Amino acid sequence: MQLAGLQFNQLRLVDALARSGNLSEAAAQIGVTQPAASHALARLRRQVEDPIFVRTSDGMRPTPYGSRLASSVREALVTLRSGFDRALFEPATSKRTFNVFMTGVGQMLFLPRLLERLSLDAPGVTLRVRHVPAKAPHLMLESGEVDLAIGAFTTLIAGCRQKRLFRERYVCVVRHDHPAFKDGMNVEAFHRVPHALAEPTGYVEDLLDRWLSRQKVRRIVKLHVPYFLALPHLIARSDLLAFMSNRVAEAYAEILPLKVMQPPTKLPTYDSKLFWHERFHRDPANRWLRELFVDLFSE
DNA sequence: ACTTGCAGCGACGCGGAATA
DNA sequence: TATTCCGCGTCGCTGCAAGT
Repeated sequence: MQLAGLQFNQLRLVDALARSGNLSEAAAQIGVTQPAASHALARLRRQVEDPIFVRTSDGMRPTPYGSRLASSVREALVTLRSGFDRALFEPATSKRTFNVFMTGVGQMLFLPRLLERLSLDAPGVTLRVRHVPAKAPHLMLESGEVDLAIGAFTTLIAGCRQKRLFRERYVCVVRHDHPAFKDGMNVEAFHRVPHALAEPTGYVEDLLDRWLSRQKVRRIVKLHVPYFLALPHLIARSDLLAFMSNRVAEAYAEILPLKVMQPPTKLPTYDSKLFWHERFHRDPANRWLRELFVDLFSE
């Protein structure tokens, strides 16, 4: 038997006819007219050289070959349907592990509320936060190794979809009792007080550096640290000044003795976004996680 | 020289209407 | 239910033009 000339509707017809024992009814079930069903049945009969179904006093009944064929076709259709059906994602029962790209700052901003929500809505779900690799992070999103990237990545991600969560701006942070800023920000002190900064990661920090040099804003940098997370603690125990995002600064100001001030010059803003690959745009699990981020963090 | 895109043409198969 | 006839869409082939 050659499968090459086989039409999908012929298989659906065999299945429908086996169930109903009536050609007109089978035709209606597969959405064709009775003559069309008859044509299809006749073609199939020629192809397999067997009547498949014969007219009896009890309706259209299968031959022994037709009976076996109908059984195989039914199994095949069930397999096909399961292949075409979109798998549903059930957060309440899922044991899935989600991999996400986040910076250290991102972890601080997003994880507390995210974990709280996960424990309520998806207690079986595991989260694995990954550092963003220097090379080709988009390939990991494309392959599905990582589900989402979340943060202020300006250069990250070719070929990915993205959604803005919120806009961030820079503020200046000093210790709460800094003598040079008793009455808030002043331009003279801003230029005189030494600054601390975290090494650029290749993302938004570069944006600030470029902007300051373009505006010819002079600052004295006395401390470079490799990771941002140490910076607020150092600022709280020194006379140094640092730039950081308003959200991060406000979060740290709740747990450290810090003063948050508007910078004396206009600075660029930047967006925190979600990134995901087109391949997983319609994936139910990926969509659920994206919607969760949007629900929790979108402005 | 080869590839690519497009149009024209004929063959073929599917499905609907009418009918046996 | 089966058959005949017919319209219509699809597919494969061919030739042509333009681009590489």
